[in-house]
Amino acid sequence: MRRAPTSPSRADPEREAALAELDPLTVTKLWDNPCWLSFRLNFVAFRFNDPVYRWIETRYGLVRPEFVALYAVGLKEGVAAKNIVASSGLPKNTLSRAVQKLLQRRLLKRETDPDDLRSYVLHLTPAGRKIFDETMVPMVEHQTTMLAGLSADEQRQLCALMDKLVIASPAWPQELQS
Amino acid sequence: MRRAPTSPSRADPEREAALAELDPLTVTKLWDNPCWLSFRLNFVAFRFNDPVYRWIETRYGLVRPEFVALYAVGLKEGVAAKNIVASSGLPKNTLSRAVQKLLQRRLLKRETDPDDLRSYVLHLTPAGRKIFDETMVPMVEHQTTMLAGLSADEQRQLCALMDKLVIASPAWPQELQS
DNA sequence: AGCGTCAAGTTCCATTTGGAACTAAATCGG
DNA sequence: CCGATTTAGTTCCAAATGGAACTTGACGCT
Repeated sequence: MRRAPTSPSRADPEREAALAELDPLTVTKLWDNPCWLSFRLNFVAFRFNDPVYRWIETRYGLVRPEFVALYAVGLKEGVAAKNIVASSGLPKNTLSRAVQKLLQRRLLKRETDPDDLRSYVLHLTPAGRKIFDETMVPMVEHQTTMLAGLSADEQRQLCALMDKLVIASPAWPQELQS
Repeated sequence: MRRAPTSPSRADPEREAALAELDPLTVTKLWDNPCWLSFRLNFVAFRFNDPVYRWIETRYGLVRPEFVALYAVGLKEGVAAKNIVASSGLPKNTLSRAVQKLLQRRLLKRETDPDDLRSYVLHLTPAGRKIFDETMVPMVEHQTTMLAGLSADEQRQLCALMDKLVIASPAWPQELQS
Protein backbone atom coordinates (compact mmCIF):
# COMPACT_ATOMS: atom_id res chain seq x y z
CA MET A 1 0.00 0.00 0.00
CA ARG A 2 1.35 3.36 -1.00
CA ARG A 3 1.51 5.93 1.74
CA ALA A 4 1.11 9.62 2.10
CA PRO A 5 4.37 11.56 1.86
CA THR A 6 4.10 12.15 5.59
CA SER A 7 3.73 8.75 7.18
CA PRO A 8 3.73 8.24 10.94
CA SER A 9 7.29 7.08 11.17
CA ARG A 10 8.85 9.32 13.80
CA ALA A 11 7.74 8.55 17.32
CA ASP A 12 6.70 12.05 18.30
CA PRO A 13 4.84 12.23 21.64
CA GLU A 14 2.16 14.63 20.39
CA ARG A 15 1.63 12.43 17.38
CA GLU A 16 1.36 9.37 19.59
CA ALA A 17 -1.27 11.14 21.68
CA ALA A 18 -3.26 12.03 18.57
CA LEU A 19 -3.07 8.49 17.22
CA ALA A 20 -4.41 7.17 20.49
CA GLU A 21 -7.40 9.52 20.34
CA LEU A 22 -8.35 8.65 16.77
CA ASP A 23 -10.10 5.53 15.58
CA PRO A 24 -7.56 3.08 14.08
CA LEU A 25 -9.32 3.22 10.71
CA THR A 26 -9.08 7.00 10.78
CA VAL A 27 -5.35 6.65 11.36
CA THR A 28 -5.11 4.37 8.34
CA LYS A 29 -7.15 6.73 6.18
CA LEU A 30 -4.94 9.62 7.20
CA TRP A 31 -1.50 8.07 7.03
CA ASP A 32 -1.67 4.90 5.02
CA ASN A 33 -3.86 5.95 2.17
CA PRO A 34 -2.76 6.79 -1.37
CA CYS A 35 -5.53 9.41 -1.44
CA TRP A 36 -4.17 11.26 1.55
CA LEU A 37 -5.14 14.67 0.22
CA SER A 38 -8.86 14.14 -0.05
CA PHE A 39 -9.11 12.34 3.23
CA ARG A 40 -7.23 15.01 5.13
CA LEU A 41 -9.23 17.77 3.48
CA ASN A 42 -12.49 16.03 4.26
CA PHE A 43 -11.39 15.28 7.77
CA VAL A 44 -10.40 18.82 8.65
CA ALA A 45 -13.37 20.31 6.82
CA PHE A 46 -15.71 17.98 8.69
CA ARG A 47 -14.21 18.95 12.01
CA PHE A 48 -14.97 22.54 11.13
CA ASN A 49 -18.40 22.09 9.53
CA ASP A 50 -20.00 19.60 11.82
CA PRO A 51 -19.90 21.55 15.10
CA VAL A 52 -20.78 24.77 13.29
CA TYR A 53 -23.85 23.43 11.50
CA ARG A 54 -25.08 21.57 14.57
CA TRP A 55 -24.73 24.68 16.68
CA ILE A 56 -26.50 26.86 14.13
CA GLU A 57 -29.34 24.40 13.79
CA THR A 58 -29.97 24.16 17.52
CA ARG A 59 -29.44 27.85 18.11
CA TYR A 60 -31.26 29.37 15.14
CA GLY A 61 -33.33 26.52 13.71
CA LEU A 62 -31.58 26.90 10.37
CA VAL A 63 -30.65 23.72 8.55
CA ARG A 64 -27.54 23.49 6.47
CA PRO A 65 -28.83 24.69 3.08
CA GLU A 66 -30.64 27.52 4.79
CA PHE A 67 -27.52 28.67 6.56
CA VAL A 68 -25.50 28.27 3.38
CA ALA A 69 -27.89 30.66 1.66
CA LEU A 70 -27.96 33.13 4.53
CA TYR A 71 -24.19 33.12 4.83
CA ALA A 72 -23.76 33.62 1.10
CA VAL A 73 -26.05 36.64 1.03
CA GLY A 74 -24.33 37.97 4.13
CA LEU A 75 -20.98 37.79 2.38
CA LYS A 76 -22.27 39.35 -0.80
CA GLU A 77 -25.54 41.22 -0.86
CA GLY A 78 -27.45 41.10 -4.10
CA VAL A 79 -26.47 37.60 -5.20
CA ALA A 80 -28.98 35.34 -6.91
CA ALA A 81 -29.86 31.73 -6.10
CA LYS A 82 -27.88 30.55 -9.11
CA ASN A 83 -24.71 31.97 -7.56
CA ILE A 84 -25.34 30.13 -4.33
CA VAL A 85 -25.92 26.95 -6.32
CA ALA A 86 -22.70 27.41 -8.28
CA SER A 87 -20.65 28.20 -5.20
CA SER A 88 -22.03 25.53 -2.89
CA GLY A 89 -22.57 22.44 -5.02
CA LEU A 90 -26.07 22.01 -3.54
CA PRO A 91 -28.84 21.14 -6.00
CA LYS A 92 -30.91 24.08 -7.11
CA ASN A 93 -34.20 22.78 -5.80
CA THR A 94 -32.71 22.40 -2.33
CA LEU A 95 -31.50 25.99 -2.51
CA SER A 96 -34.86 27.14 -3.81
CA ARG A 97 -36.55 25.63 -0.76
CA ALA A 98 -33.94 27.11 1.56
CA VAL A 99 -34.54 30.57 0.13
CA GLN A 100 -38.33 30.15 0.48
CA LYS A 101 -37.89 29.26 4.12
CA LEU A 102 -35.65 32.26 4.74
CA LEU A 103 -38.14 34.54 3.01
CA GLN A 104 -40.96 33.15 5.17
CA ARG A 105 -38.89 33.74 8.27
CA ARG A 106 -38.12 37.27 7.05
CA LEU A 107 -34.39 36.73 7.23
CA LEU A 108 -34.06 37.39 3.50
CA LYS A 109 -35.87 39.66 1.10
CA ARG A 110 -35.76 39.51 -2.65
CA GLU A 111 -36.78 41.47 -5.70
CA THR A 112 -36.70 40.57 -9.36
CA ASP A 113 -33.46 41.42 -11.08
CA PRO A 114 -34.29 44.22 -13.55
CA ASP A 115 -31.55 42.88 -15.86
CA ASP A 116 -32.98 39.35 -15.95
CA LEU A 117 -36.61 38.90 -15.09
CA ARG A 118 -36.16 35.18 -14.41
CA SER A 119 -33.78 35.93 -11.58
CA TYR A 120 -34.08 37.46 -8.14
CA VAL A 121 -31.68 39.63 -6.24
CA LEU A 122 -31.34 38.60 -2.57
CA HIS A 123 -30.69 40.74 0.49
CA LEU A 124 -30.55 40.15 4.21
CA THR A 125 -33.16 41.77 6.42
CA PRO A 126 -31.88 43.31 9.67
CA ALA A 127 -32.92 40.07 11.43
CA GLY A 128 -30.93 38.06 8.88
CA ARG A 129 -27.92 40.33 9.24
CA LYS A 130 -28.08 39.91 12.99
CA ILE A 131 -27.83 36.13 12.68
CA PHE A 132 -25.03 36.46 10.14
CA ASP A 133 -23.05 38.74 12.45
CA GLU A 134 -23.67 36.58 15.50
CA THR A 135 -22.67 33.34 13.81
CA MET A 136 -19.53 34.83 12.36
CA VAL A 137 -18.03 35.22 15.83
CA PRO A 138 -17.92 31.56 16.91
CA MET A 139 -17.08 30.46 13.38
CA VAL A 140 -13.99 32.62 13.29
CA GLU A 141 -13.12 31.55 16.82
CA HIS A 142 -13.42 27.94 15.81
CA GLN A 143 -11.16 28.54 12.83
CA THR A 144 -8.65 30.27 15.09
CA THR A 145 -8.68 27.33 17.47
CA MET A 146 -8.13 24.92 14.63
CA LEU A 147 -5.21 26.93 13.31
CA ALA A 148 -3.67 27.46 16.73
CA GLY A 149 -1.38 24.47 16.29
CA LEU A 150 0.35 26.23 13.40
CA SER A 151 2.73 29.15 13.70
CA ALA A 152 1.75 32.41 12.06
CA ASP A 153 4.13 31.58 9.27
CA GLU A 154 2.70 28.13 8.77
CA GLN A 155 -0.79 29.60 8.71
CA ARG A 156 0.28 31.92 5.91
CA GLN A 157 1.84 29.00 4.06
CA LEU A 158 -1.31 26.94 4.36
CA CYS A 159 -3.40 29.85 3.17
CA ALA A 160 -1.10 30.39 0.21
CA LEU A 161 -1.01 26.72 -0.74
CA MET A 162 -4.78 26.38 -0.60
CA ASP A 163 -4.90 29.54 -2.65
CA LYS A 164 -2.69 27.99 -5.31
CA LEU A 165 -4.88 24.94 -5.46
CA VAL A 166 -7.99 27.03 -5.87
CA ILE A 167 -6.38 29.11 -8.59
CA ALA A 168 -5.43 25.93 -10.42
CA SER A 169 -8.89 24.42 -10.00
CA PRO A 170 -10.46 25.54 -13.26
CA ALA A 171 -8.02 23.17 -15.01
CA TRP A 172 -9.15 20.14 -13.02
CA PRO A 173 -11.55 17.71 -14.66
CA GLN A 174 -15.19 17.83 -13.59
CA GLU A 175 -15.74 14.30 -14.85
CA LEU A 176 -13.63 11.19 -14.51
CA GLN A 177 -14.19 9.13 -17.61
CA SER A 178 -13.21 5.68 -18.92
CA MET B 1 -15.31 42.64 6.01
CA ARG B 2 -12.22 40.85 7.19
CA ARG B 3 -10.30 39.04 4.51
CA ALA B 4 -8.27 35.91 4.21
CA PRO B 5 -4.54 36.41 4.72
CA THR B 6 -4.16 35.88 0.97
CA SER B 7 -6.46 38.35 -0.70
CA PRO B 8 -6.55 38.86 -4.46
CA SER B 9 -4.46 41.99 -4.47
CA ARG B 10 -1.69 41.24 -6.93
CA ALA B 11 -2.84 41.26 -10.52
CA ASP B 12 -1.43 37.91 -11.54
CA PRO B 13 -2.55 36.70 -14.97
CA GLU B 14 -3.20 33.12 -13.87
CA ARG B 15 -5.20 34.41 -10.95
CA GLU B 16 -7.20 36.67 -13.24
CA ALA B 17 -7.98 33.70 -15.45
CA ALA B 18 -9.15 31.68 -12.48
CA LEU B 19 -11.32 34.51 -11.19
CA ALA B 20 -12.99 34.77 -14.57
CA GLU B 21 -13.83 31.04 -14.55
CA LEU B 22 -15.34 31.05 -11.09
CA ASP B 23 -18.73 32.35 -10.06
CA PRO B 24 -18.40 35.81 -8.45
CA LEU B 25 -19.88 34.53 -5.21
CA THR B 26 -17.32 31.74 -5.18
CA VAL B 27 -14.61 34.36 -5.53
CA THR B 28 -16.03 36.22 -2.55
CA LYS B 29 -16.27 33.06 -0.49
CA LEU B 30 -12.67 32.21 -1.30
CA TRP B 31 -10.98 35.57 -0.93
CA ASP B 32 -13.23 37.88 0.97
CA ASN B 33 -14.44 35.62 3.71
CA PRO B 34 -13.28 35.60 7.31
CA CYS B 35 -13.78 31.82 7.29
CA TRP B 36 -11.38 31.30 4.42
CA LEU B 37 -10.06 28.01 5.76
CA SER B 38 -13.30 26.09 5.79
CA PHE B 39 -14.43 27.39 2.47
CA ARG B 40 -11.18 26.54 0.74
CA LEU B 41 -11.10 23.11 2.33
CA ASN B 42 -14.67 22.44 1.30
CA PHE B 43 -14.08 23.77 -2.16
CA VAL B 44 -11.02 21.67 -2.89
CA ALA B 45 -12.51 18.61 -1.21
CA PHE B 46 -15.66 18.98 -3.28
CA ARG B 47 -13.68 19.23 -6.48
CA PHE B 48 -12.06 15.95 -5.55
CA ASN B 49 -15.09 14.10 -4.19
CA ASP B 50 -17.77 15.08 -6.63
CA PRO B 51 -16.25 13.69 -9.83
CA VAL B 52 -15.02 10.60 -8.01
CA TYR B 53 -18.35 9.69 -6.45
CA ARG B 54 -20.30 10.41 -9.62
CA TRP B 55 -17.92 8.25 -11.64
CA ILE B 56 -18.09 5.40 -9.16
CA GLU B 57 -21.86 5.52 -9.05
CA THR B 58 -22.27 5.37 -12.82
CA ARG B 59 -19.49 2.85 -13.29
CA TYR B 60 -20.15 0.46 -10.39
CA GLY B 61 -23.62 1.36 -9.14
CA LEU B 62 -22.23 2.12 -5.69
CA VAL B 63 -23.63 5.12 -3.91
CA ARG B 64 -21.48 7.22 -1.64
CA PRO B 65 -21.93 5.42 1.69
CA GLU B 66 -21.45 2.10 -0.06
CA PHE B 67 -18.21 3.19 -1.61
CA VAL B 68 -17.08 4.73 1.67
CA ALA B 69 -17.54 1.33 3.29
CA LEU B 70 -15.87 -0.57 0.48
CA TYR B 71 -12.93 1.81 0.41
CA ALA B 72 -12.51 1.62 4.17
CA VAL B 73 -12.39 -2.17 4.17
CA GLY B 74 -10.03 -2.07 1.20
CA LEU B 75 -7.65 0.14 3.15
CA LYS B 76 -7.86 -1.93 6.30
CA GLU B 77 -9.24 -5.46 6.18
CA GLY B 78 -10.99 -6.61 9.30
CA VAL B 79 -12.48 -3.30 10.37
CA ALA B 80 -15.96 -3.15 11.88
CA ALA B 81 -18.86 -0.88 10.93
CA LYS B 82 -18.23 1.21 14.03
CA ASN B 83 -14.79 2.13 12.71
CA ILE B 84 -16.25 3.24 9.41
CA VAL B 85 -18.82 5.31 11.28
CA ALA B 86 -16.14 6.94 13.43
CA SER B 87 -13.86 7.67 10.50
CA SER B 88 -16.48 8.93 8.05
CA GLY B 89 -18.97 10.95 10.06
CA LEU B 90 -21.86 9.12 8.39
CA PRO B 91 -24.71 8.01 10.66
CA LYS B 92 -24.53 4.41 11.70
CA ASN B 93 -27.83 3.37 10.19
CA THR B 94 -26.70 4.66 6.80
CA LEU B 95 -23.52 2.62 7.15
CA SER B 96 -25.49 -0.40 8.27
CA ARG B 97 -27.56 -0.24 5.08
CA ALA B 98 -24.48 0.29 2.94
CA VAL B 99 -22.84 -2.80 4.43
CA GLN B 100 -26.03 -4.84 3.86
CA LYS B 101 -26.03 -3.82 0.22
CA LEU B 102 -22.37 -4.72 -0.20
CA LEU B 103 -22.97 -8.09 1.44
CA GLN B 104 -25.91 -8.75 -0.91
CA ARG B 105 -23.73 -7.86 -3.88
CA ARG B 106 -21.00 -10.13 -2.52
CA LEU B 107 -18.43 -7.36 -2.50
CA LEU B 108 -17.98 -7.74 1.25
CA LYS B 109 -18.10 -10.68 3.60
CA ARG B 110 -18.35 -10.57 7.35
CA GLU B 111 -18.09 -12.78 10.38
CA THR B 112 -18.82 -12.11 14.01
CA ASP B 113 -15.86 -10.80 15.92
CA PRO B 114 -14.87 -13.52 18.38
CA ASP B 115 -13.72 -10.81 20.81
CA ASP B 116 -17.04 -8.95 20.73
CA LEU B 117 -20.09 -10.87 19.70
CA ARG B 118 -22.05 -7.70 18.95
CA SER B 119 -19.57 -6.73 16.29
CA TYR B 120 -18.66 -8.04 12.86
CA VAL B 121 -15.32 -8.17 11.15
CA LEU B 122 -15.49 -7.09 7.49
CA HIS B 123 -13.45 -8.30 4.53
CA LEU B 124 -13.49 -7.67 0.81
CA THR B 125 -14.37 -10.53 -1.50
CA PRO B 126 -12.21 -10.85 -4.63
CA ALA B 127 -14.93 -8.94 -6.54
CA GLY B 128 -14.81 -6.19 -3.92
CA ARG B 129 -11.03 -6.07 -4.04
CA LYS B 130 -11.19 -5.77 -7.80
CA ILE B 131 -13.38 -2.68 -7.57
CA PHE B 132 -11.15 -1.22 -4.86
CA ASP B 133 -8.06 -1.71 -6.99
CA GLU B 134 -9.70 -0.36 -10.12
CA THR B 135 -11.06 2.76 -8.45
CA MET B 136 -7.78 3.55 -6.77
CA VAL B 137 -6.16 4.26 -10.13
CA PRO B 138 -8.30 7.19 -11.29
CA MET B 139 -8.58 8.50 -7.74
CA VAL B 140 -4.82 8.76 -7.42
CA GLU B 141 -4.61 10.21 -10.92
CA HIS B 142 -7.18 12.81 -10.01
CA GLN B 143 -5.22 13.70 -6.89
CA THR B 144 -2.06 13.97 -8.94
CA THR B 145 -3.78 16.31 -11.38
CA MET B 146 -5.05 18.47 -8.57
CA LEU B 147 -1.60 18.71 -7.03
CA ALA B 148 0.13 19.35 -10.34
CA GLY B 149 -0.02 23.10 -9.81
CA LEU B 150 2.25 22.77 -6.79
CA SER B 151 5.96 21.99 -6.89
CA ALA B 152 7.16 18.80 -5.23
CA ASP B 153 8.31 20.90 -2.33
CA GLU B 154 5.00 22.68 -2.00
CA GLN B 155 3.21 19.33 -2.11
CA ARG B 156 5.32 18.13 0.79
CA GLN B 157 4.60 21.35 2.67
CA LEU B 158 0.88 20.98 2.14
CA CYS B 159 1.02 17.38 3.26
CA ALA B 160 2.95 18.34 6.36
CA LEU B 161 0.65 21.23 7.24
CA MET B 162 -2.47 19.12 6.86
CA ASP B 163 -0.69 16.55 8.96
CA LYS B 164 -0.12 19.08 11.71
CA LEU B 165 -3.75 20.08 11.67
CA VAL B 166 -4.86 16.49 11.93
CA ILE B 167 -2.46 15.83 14.80
CA ALA B 168 -3.84 18.85 16.61
CA SER B 169 -7.45 17.86 15.93
CA PRO B 170 -8.17 15.93 19.13
CA ALA B 171 -7.87 19.25 20.96
CA TRP B 172 -10.54 20.95 18.84
CA PRO B 173 -14.03 21.29 20.30
CA GLN B 174 -16.70 18.91 19.01
CA GLU B 175 -19.41 21.28 20.17
CA LEU B 176 -19.72 25.04 19.90
CA GLN B 177 -21.63 26.16 22.95
CA SER B 178 -23.19 29.41 24.25
C1' DA C 1 -39.05 39.63 -36.13
C1' DG C 2 -39.51 34.42 -35.32
C1' DC C 3 -37.94 30.05 -33.85
C1' DG C 4 -35.07 26.91 -31.36
C1' DT C 5 -32.13 26.44 -27.53
C1' DC C 6 -30.69 27.63 -23.03
C1' DA C 7 -31.11 29.34 -18.23
C1' DA C 8 -33.46 30.77 -13.40
C1' DG C 9 -36.27 29.14 -10.35
C1' DT C 10 -40.18 26.04 -8.90
C1' DT C 11 -42.76 21.76 -8.38
C1' DC C 12 -43.37 16.75 -8.33
C1' DC C 13 -42.41 12.49 -6.47
C1' DA C 14 -39.62 8.37 -5.67
C1' DT C 15 -35.63 7.55 -2.99
C1' DT C 16 -32.48 8.46 0.68
C1' DT C 17 -31.52 10.09 5.03
C1' DG C 18 -30.94 10.22 9.84
C1' DG C 19 -32.94 10.67 14.68
C1' DA C 20 -34.87 7.67 17.92
C1' DA C 21 -36.20 3.44 19.64
C1' DC C 22 -34.82 -1.32 19.85
C1' DT C 23 -32.05 -5.93 20.59
C1' DA C 24 -28.35 -8.14 22.24
C1' DA C 25 -23.86 -8.15 24.13
C1' DA C 26 -20.13 -5.93 26.85
C1' DT C 27 -18.50 -3.34 30.70
C1' DC C 28 -18.57 -1.02 34.90
C1' DG C 29 -19.39 -0.56 40.05
C1' DG C 30 -20.07 -2.21 44.09
C1' DC D 1 -21.14 -11.82 40.26
C1' DC D 2 -25.48 -9.07 39.66
C1' DG D 3 -27.95 -4.91 38.26
C1' DA D 4 -27.09 -0.40 35.72
C1' DT D 5 -25.08 1.67 31.94
C1' DT D 6 -22.84 1.68 27.53
C1' DT D 7 -22.04 -0.04 22.87
C1' DA D 8 -22.59 -2.56 17.96
C1' DG D 9 -25.70 -2.96 14.80
C1' DT D 10 -30.62 -2.94 13.04
C1' DT D 11 -35.29 -1.24 12.27
C1' DC D 12 -38.87 2.29 11.96
C1' DC D 13 -40.72 6.22 10.03
C1' DA D 14 -41.13 11.22 9.34
C1' DA D 15 -38.50 14.46 6.85
C1' DA D 16 -35.03 15.89 3.56
C1' DT D 17 -33.06 15.15 -0.84
C1' DG D 18 -32.29 15.43 -5.59
C1' DG D 19 -33.36 14.05 -10.55
C1' DA D 20 -36.55 15.30 -13.93
C1' DA D 21 -40.13 17.82 -15.77
C1' DC D 22 -42.12 22.35 -15.93
C1' DT D 23 -42.77 27.63 -16.43
C1' DT D 24 -41.18 31.75 -17.81
C1' DG D 25 -37.84 34.66 -19.61
C1' DA D 26 -33.27 35.38 -22.30
C1' DC D 27 -30.39 34.72 -26.12
C1' DG D 28 -28.60 33.22 -30.59
C1' DC D 29 -29.27 32.55 -35.40
C1' DT D 30 -31.14 33.26 -39.70
